[in-house]
Amino acid sequence: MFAIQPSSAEPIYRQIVEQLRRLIAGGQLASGDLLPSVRDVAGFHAINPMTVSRAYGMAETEGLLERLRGKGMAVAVTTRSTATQAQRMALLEAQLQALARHARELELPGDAVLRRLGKLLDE
Amino acid sequence: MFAIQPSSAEPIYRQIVEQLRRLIAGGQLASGDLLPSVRDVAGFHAINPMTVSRAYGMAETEGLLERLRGKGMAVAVTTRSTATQAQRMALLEAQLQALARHARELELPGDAVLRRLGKLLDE
DNA sequence: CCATGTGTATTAATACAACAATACACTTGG
DNA sequence: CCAAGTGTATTGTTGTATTAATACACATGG
Repeated sequence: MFAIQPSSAEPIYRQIVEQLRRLIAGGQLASGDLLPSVRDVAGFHAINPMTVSRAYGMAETEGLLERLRGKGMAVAVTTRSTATQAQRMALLEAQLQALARHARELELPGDAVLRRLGKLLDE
Repeated sequence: MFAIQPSSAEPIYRQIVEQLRRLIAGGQLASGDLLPSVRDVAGFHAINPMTVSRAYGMAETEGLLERLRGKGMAVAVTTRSTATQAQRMALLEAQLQALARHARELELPGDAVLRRLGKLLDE
């Protein structure tokens, strides 16, 4: 049902869109899968339905979702289902670069950063 | 002279404040160091001087900088100059957690992520 | 058929970020 | 002393982003 933090600085609709991008690229959401309705998501997180709709709409424009009139939104049927690892890696690239830059500004040793991230990835 | 991207979604004044936090914690900016004037920074990046002033002002409120009347802003003289590695690491924690979550949503193998980050950290 | 479920167009409220143009208080250095 | 350099307070404007409230069009399924 999406991991949403309404308090975050990142806009809710963008949290949803980006999460959709990753879940679809990673295969956890497969072609044809039906998404929870805007009202369900909105009710669950106590946010406005239009905010969810906006996210769904942008994902549709992007080709991630398709609208099944009367039924809801479903993951679009793309040519290849799951993106290659390189393609998925590319979605993380900007974040990785920012992290590296910040670590350098903090003068942190690379190993320490890698160790910590390794631990977080294992959980 | 700060790494600023006026096009970024992140507000300019916050880019500056956060960069100051890291550069000071890491010791690249030491107690007493004089910062470039608001007019210089603004001129260089073609942004409004008041935007820089706002960032400096927030950094002062935070205790990072102190105002030397007539001279400019300088890195505040704190008890201990450079933060411990654990303290600096804490400034990266949230970003690391977000990265780990995204990697999991992308179903990316941990080693691949760690390898790529390692390479970026070496440059 | 029609109640119930979809998504969404429209409008509005609110907040925020950045810019612009001044004017001011202060210190330094010739 | 005073020109030139600091940062800043103030006021106003502009553009944009985000969320909300409401009403609507449409398809489904008993």
